[in-house]
Amino acid sequence: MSEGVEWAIHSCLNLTWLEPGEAVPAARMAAFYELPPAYLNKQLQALARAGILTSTPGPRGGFRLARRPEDISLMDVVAAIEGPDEAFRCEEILRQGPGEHEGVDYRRRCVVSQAMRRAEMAWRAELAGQTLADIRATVERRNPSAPGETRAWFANLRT
Amino acid sequence: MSEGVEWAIHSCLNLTWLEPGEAVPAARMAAFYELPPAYLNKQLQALARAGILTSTPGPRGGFRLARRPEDISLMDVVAAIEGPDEAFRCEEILRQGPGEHEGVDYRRRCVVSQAMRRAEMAWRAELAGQTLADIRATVERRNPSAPGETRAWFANLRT
DNA sequence: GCAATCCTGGACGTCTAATATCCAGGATCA
DNA sequence: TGATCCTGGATATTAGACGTCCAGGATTGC
Repeated sequence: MSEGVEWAIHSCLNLTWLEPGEAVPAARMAAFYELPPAYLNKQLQALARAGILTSTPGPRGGFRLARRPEDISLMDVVAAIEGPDEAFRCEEILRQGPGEHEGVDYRRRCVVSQAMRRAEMAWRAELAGQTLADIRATVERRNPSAPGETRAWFANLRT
Repeated sequence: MSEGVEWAIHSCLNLTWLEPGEAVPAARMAAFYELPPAYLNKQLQALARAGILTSTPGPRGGFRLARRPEDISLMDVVAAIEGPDEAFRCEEILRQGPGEHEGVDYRRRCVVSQAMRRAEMAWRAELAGQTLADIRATVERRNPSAPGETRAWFANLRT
């Protein structure tokens, strides 16, 4: 899995603590974790295309969450960065084997494929069951000052 | 996920249908699906190092299963090929952020890390719950002639 | 013993995707 | 009008996947 997923989740989580309507430029998001600005920007654009973030150009512009943290699952974020493909992609090697049936879609019929898909679905269900709001709540329970500190940092009090 | 996983599972499944004590050379395994012999050999070696296959040199040598199909899970095979690392590897970007605590192992403590790990564990549990024997049984139920045909092919009746 | 078979492991080459940078263009705001 | 900031494409770099080759050693059969 690409490292952009880690960046994306943490970035979205930070946006969770902003005042409503407030936006943060990509460069400032990158400075928070000392990430390469241009490259993080690419990931944020992918999140925007996926409808997870909203972007606004110009001064006081930047990125913000497109919907409530309760309505953004980890699965949404992972899919936005990694794309729609499954981790295990069936190359249908059965097609090259003896006793193959012309025209069969082994991606669906092959028993091995199905077994791997079952595992993938369990993974996706677990990710889909956890939202940004859940993560945020856990963080705040452990460290109640996180929201204020994060908001303050983005509000320009340099650190 | 690397394509070697697909090769490895199908190859192990085929070994499931051999007479007890019978071994198949890597080249013959590769011929079955028209895979690159030298490269499949690498994957088979990995399976042998992981204790899933046993290898014997010399004429009449080759690879065979090291234990019963009931005792080989898909997780075993995937781990042998892909290695021990988790798909999501936490790079601990929190360490570069403001308010970081020296000496904290974010791989364990970071809430995002924990959420991703929970999904990974669901995936692994699903894979660990499916054995080669399960797969074999499903295949045989659908296609009762599979065992005989596979065994015959490897027994040298060319196709 | 000898030759054929076959695994072992490392060196090597190739190619794709992830990583990363840069810039021209357009939108927005003060 | 100038400063800010997103957009998207072109480009470069690098790590890992994919794949080949070969020298060495073990085993079998004659």
